[in-house]
Amino acid sequence: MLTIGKLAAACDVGVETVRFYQRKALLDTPESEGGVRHYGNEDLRRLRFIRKAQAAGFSLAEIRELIGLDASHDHQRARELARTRVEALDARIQELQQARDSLKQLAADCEADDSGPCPILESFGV
Amino acid sequence: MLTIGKLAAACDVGVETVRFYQRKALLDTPESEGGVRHYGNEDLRRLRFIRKAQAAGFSLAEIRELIGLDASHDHQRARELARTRVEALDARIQELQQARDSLKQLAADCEADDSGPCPILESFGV
DNA sequence: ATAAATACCGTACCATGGTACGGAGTCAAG
DNA sequence: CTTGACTCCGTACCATGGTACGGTATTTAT
Repeated sequence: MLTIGKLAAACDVGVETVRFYQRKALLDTPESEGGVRHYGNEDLRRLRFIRKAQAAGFSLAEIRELIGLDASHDHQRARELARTRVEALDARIQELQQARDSLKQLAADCEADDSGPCPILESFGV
Repeated sequence: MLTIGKLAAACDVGVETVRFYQRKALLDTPESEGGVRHYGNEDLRRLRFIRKAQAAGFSLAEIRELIGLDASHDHQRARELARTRVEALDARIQELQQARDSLKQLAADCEADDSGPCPILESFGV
């Protein structure tokens, strides 16, 4: 059994973050035992789940839904969410890749010729 | 000469967004001519610059600096900002790529075997 | 000349994901 | 049995990038 501080430390988050997740209904708020709440393995598991799903790019709202799925064993819907997320990630990666490539090219152009207008600034329409 | 509405429309942003950029000192606020402000090509250019730089992943704070560079012709610093941004983009792309790949794999695993626990949910938990 | 669109301006509000504060209560070690 | 660390709780605040509201003034079209 853990106090909120131990729970938070175990997942490398702040105590305030745990409380924030509780307010967002991502974590349960156990009954207080003599003024102090105690957390168990389920809470630890849940908190780790949140952090990992977050790392996979899910928003807290999506994570809340995944948690519901965890209870309902709805594979279908989980796959749907996963696929949607993969598509969103693909799109975002494309965007970033393009931005990255053109920026890199611009920096190289700028490096190559220090006279005249700056290609980086120029490219943005200056 | 454009009114704020025409300027905004020309760059496909809202009027409120233009005002927001003015408050953030990304755009000038021209003198009012009889109660209405008028915008010229410089403003148009500047607003386009902001949108393009934003698409390249720069934050508004960074864009403000880029605008300053435009005035000072500081290629050196522009390259520095560009390189920093490329690195940040690279790192972010890596993260997203990993999240994307593992998520895609999980969705495939889940699809392949509909019995037992959901691999997607499992991977985030336990 | 009048009505509908715009513009102006200050201010408030939105989502997202937290972080901080302050006072009161509780727990553990010396 | 006190002191210091930790907890509880409500509330406020932070950054980022906008969006909306409402009253007044001005411009534009009919």
